[in-house]
Amino acid sequence: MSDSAIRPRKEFGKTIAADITHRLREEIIACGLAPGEPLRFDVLRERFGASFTTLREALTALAAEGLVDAQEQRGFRVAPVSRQDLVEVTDARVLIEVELIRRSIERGDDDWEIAVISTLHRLKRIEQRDPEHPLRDPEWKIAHRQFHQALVSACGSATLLAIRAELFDRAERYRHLSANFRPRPRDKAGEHQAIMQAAISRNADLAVQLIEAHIRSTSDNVTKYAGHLLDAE
Amino acid sequence: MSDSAIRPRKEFGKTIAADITHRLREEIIACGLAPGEPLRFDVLRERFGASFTTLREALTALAAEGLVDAQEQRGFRVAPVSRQDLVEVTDARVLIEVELIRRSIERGDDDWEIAVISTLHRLKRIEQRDPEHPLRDPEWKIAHRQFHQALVSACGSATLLAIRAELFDRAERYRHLSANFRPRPRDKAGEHQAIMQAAISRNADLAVQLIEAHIRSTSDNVTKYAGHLLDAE
DNA sequence: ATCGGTATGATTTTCGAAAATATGGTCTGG
DNA sequence: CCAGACCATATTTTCGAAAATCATACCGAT
Repeated sequence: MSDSAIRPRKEFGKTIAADITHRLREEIIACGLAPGEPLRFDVLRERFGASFTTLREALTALAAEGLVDAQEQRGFRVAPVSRQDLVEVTDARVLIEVELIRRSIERGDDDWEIAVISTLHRLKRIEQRDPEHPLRDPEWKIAHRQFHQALVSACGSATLLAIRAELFDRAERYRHLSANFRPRPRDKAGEHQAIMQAAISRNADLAVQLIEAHIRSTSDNVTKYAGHLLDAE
Repeated sequence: MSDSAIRPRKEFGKTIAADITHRLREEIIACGLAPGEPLRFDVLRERFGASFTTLREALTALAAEGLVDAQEQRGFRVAPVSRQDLVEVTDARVLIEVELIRRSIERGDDDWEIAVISTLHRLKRIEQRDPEHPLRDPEWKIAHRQFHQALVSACGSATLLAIRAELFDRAERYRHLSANFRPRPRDKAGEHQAIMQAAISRNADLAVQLIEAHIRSTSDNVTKYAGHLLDAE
């Protein structure tokens, strides 16, 4: 029996449910499934090749993360977007990210510095390759996520890191929402570089200031270029 | 056909899964299910009268809340407790609760004041009735939760309130853990009264200071009287 | 005695059928 | 023409059997 004949069903987690959760999450973040769109089991069953109950488990998990909206007895839908929600996510991110940056700068060791520098380096490499549409490049998305993750990774609180990760995902969905309408990306490379330098040189106040501006300007860009999408809901 | 013959299966949510999620959550918080204890489906099936998949959905939701630990392919267990986790939960609570109190004091209207005053009044009534073992009284637990909820309810961020609620639950489990070893409750009534007065008089700095002390002293009490339970894990 | 493999029992995970519930349209009486 | 009851259909929710996976004990070879 050759292995190649067996189609691997679990690319990510060990269980199918965890795998589907991951794939659904990515698709919702990338707006492949539109905000507010009903998630019907027949459709999902065909698209993801899993049974009712397995899909249900995945949707329940994503509902707890705030990416899916569970309407009891009336199924699930992709979590809607709104100006209010964007403001809440942005404010919460600032509150938590600022705290975690401070703690990481306070506690970060050599490994932390290396992680910050190397993830930024990888990010810049990818940006040089295709500077026009970074959000459409899956590799850029991963590298961008990993750089910001590295910045706060030395904070010492798994609890706050988990909360931060959920908020990051919810914010990334808004970035995707506006990506198609944004004329050209602003100078993110420079911002990331400045944040890295402030962090490595242990200048906490500056790093905090740059991170807050980074988060808020991203949010402002969404309002500016995708504001019309936030009212329809 | 008489209604009395039908046993109501859904006391809380509309779906059985939501109901089981709620009951399991309460039981884990009250330490009726011990930290680290394996959650085997056979046992849960008998205890809660639901099928594998329904239980699985409930456990998945609680895993996302941090009350259950999902070990892929090896089932679920009640989330373990540890000094580290207690410190993380406490710090995260302080960070968020402080922010929400400030916002509520800033934004709270008449209804907010009424909610704060009336929930405190109810709490004190219940305390007078049985001042010895408040945590064993389900009514006190509910009233206590509602008072603290009322304090932050005017903050304007459903996102942060949801995060706060999860952290509150995780902290309450630690309180239950130490309840059996604590000699006598400290003067919580006085602390709550002072917090209420600071909030209603819009003294944000004082309210923040009192809330932080309240949260940290609760946590310290757990370490003091249930520290031995935190090392075993 | 130790290691590696393997059979066995226990447990979790997944599936699709069946039950429960919601939705939408039709009919009837006012 | 409208409101409300009723039926038919679409969809979700729940169930227990079946498949997959893990843990353990046993065995034989080195």
